Amino acid sequence: MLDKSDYIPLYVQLYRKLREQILNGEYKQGEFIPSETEVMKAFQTTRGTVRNAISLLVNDGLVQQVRGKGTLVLLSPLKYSITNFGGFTDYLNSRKEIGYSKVLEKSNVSIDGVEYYKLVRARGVKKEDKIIYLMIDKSLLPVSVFPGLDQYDFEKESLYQVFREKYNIFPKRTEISLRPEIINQQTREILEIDETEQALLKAEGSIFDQNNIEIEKVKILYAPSLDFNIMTEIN
Amino acid sequence: MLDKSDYIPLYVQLYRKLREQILNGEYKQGEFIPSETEVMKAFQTTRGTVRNAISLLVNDGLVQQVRGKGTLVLLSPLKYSITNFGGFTDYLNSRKEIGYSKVLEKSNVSIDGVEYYKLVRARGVKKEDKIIYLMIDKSLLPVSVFPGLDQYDFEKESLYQVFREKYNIFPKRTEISLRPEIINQQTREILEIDETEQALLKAEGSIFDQNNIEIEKVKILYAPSLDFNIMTEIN
DNA sequence: TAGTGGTCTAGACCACGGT
DNA sequence: CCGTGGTCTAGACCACTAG
Repeated sequence: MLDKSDYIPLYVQLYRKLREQILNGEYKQGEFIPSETEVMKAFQTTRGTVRNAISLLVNDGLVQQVRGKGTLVLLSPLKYSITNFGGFTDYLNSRKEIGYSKVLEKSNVSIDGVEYYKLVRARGVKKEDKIIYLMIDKSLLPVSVFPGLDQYDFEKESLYQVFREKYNIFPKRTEISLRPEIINQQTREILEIDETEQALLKAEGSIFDQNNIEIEKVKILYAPSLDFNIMTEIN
Repeated sequence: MLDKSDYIPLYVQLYRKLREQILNGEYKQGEFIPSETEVMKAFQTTRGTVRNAISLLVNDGLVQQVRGKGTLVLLSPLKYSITNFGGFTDYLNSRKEIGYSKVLEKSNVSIDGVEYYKLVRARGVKKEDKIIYLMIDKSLLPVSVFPGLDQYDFEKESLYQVFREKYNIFPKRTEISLRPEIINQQTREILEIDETEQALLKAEGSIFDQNNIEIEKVKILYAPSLDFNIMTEIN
């Protein structure tokens, strides 16, 4: 089942398979996935590898481990719990939903002597034949990292898919700070925000690739309908 | 160095020692802590245990591991990077600062038939003989979990210290959602917020103990001077 | 080449939950 | 009592960094 010759670590391969099964509904909310020992035998590997894979699922908030019982699926399919910046399309795909993007601005800018492609998109999902926009996403992409990026149409293509397939660049890490922001009229119209809401959440920061190169500066405005949940452990 | 007879896992003991050393400044921003092999030898344990400990430090955002080089300290000592809800006093103590609390409200309330102690505090630190308030913290504490809690003076005592020492309850997990909130006049005065700021970050949720019992409902308003940083990995 | 963190193996014992 | 996840050991080989 797992490919030892692949450059992707076994536990990441296993994590992806388990995540796929959970998101496909093979294991449902409140059910237990197979025990660590069973997974270990099924995939012909060791428990350490299985535990590494499951710990990624725990980090995603997809499962919760209960001692003496098993590993419980924690899936609230109707909530977008955004701890996953970068990769909106991937995030939706993994949940079997289709994302829609509308390009609001596309230009070249220079900041502190560095050239960037600037891309501003409204992003959402389709609900009952209507597109609901959930966020506005401003990206600055260094021209030096992505030469010729402006030839792609990001209403049709996923930015991160182009990173991977055309530039062989894999986003690996994000550094984001959160702040509130007062809603301006344009944002209010695009995201169709109620008059009772006056502020929304803004995430601002950078995304780095496997070599710790900054590949994107982002500023994301989230619609109030997106829940921003965080779970932490205390040690 | 590590106590195998202690009920606290070795890797948590090790994590706390390393965290203490980092926060004490024994390893400074940008420096490398000893390698995994060195730590392993110094504490007479195995590499797996060391890696478990370091992974907690990585989760806290205190260090970053760089393959082929070492484990780098990532400390911005003047920034309060709040991924650590619950335990403001503990958080400050670990950074060798002293927290100040002012009780704004203390009462009993009943919600959905459950009795709670309600405690509202402004919390801050002392800077040049002046107390700077950083957050307003509203807590609801179930009377059934904490009988007699109202006898303590939480301007003098740490709530979490009382949990641990008087009730033998250890906070273990938080579920928090983040939202923006428009600043009201009272909040603006307490936190001494500039007129240019119109909204701040609100964290709202629950805190659970080692047995997954909800021990506290919290609502925290953060002053704009507190940075809210998050680092994530993409797999 | 030596040292680092990243991954993987193959065991072991424990505390806890349910029977 | 057995099965679960939690912890720990003692190795191994790898890819990467730097001298």
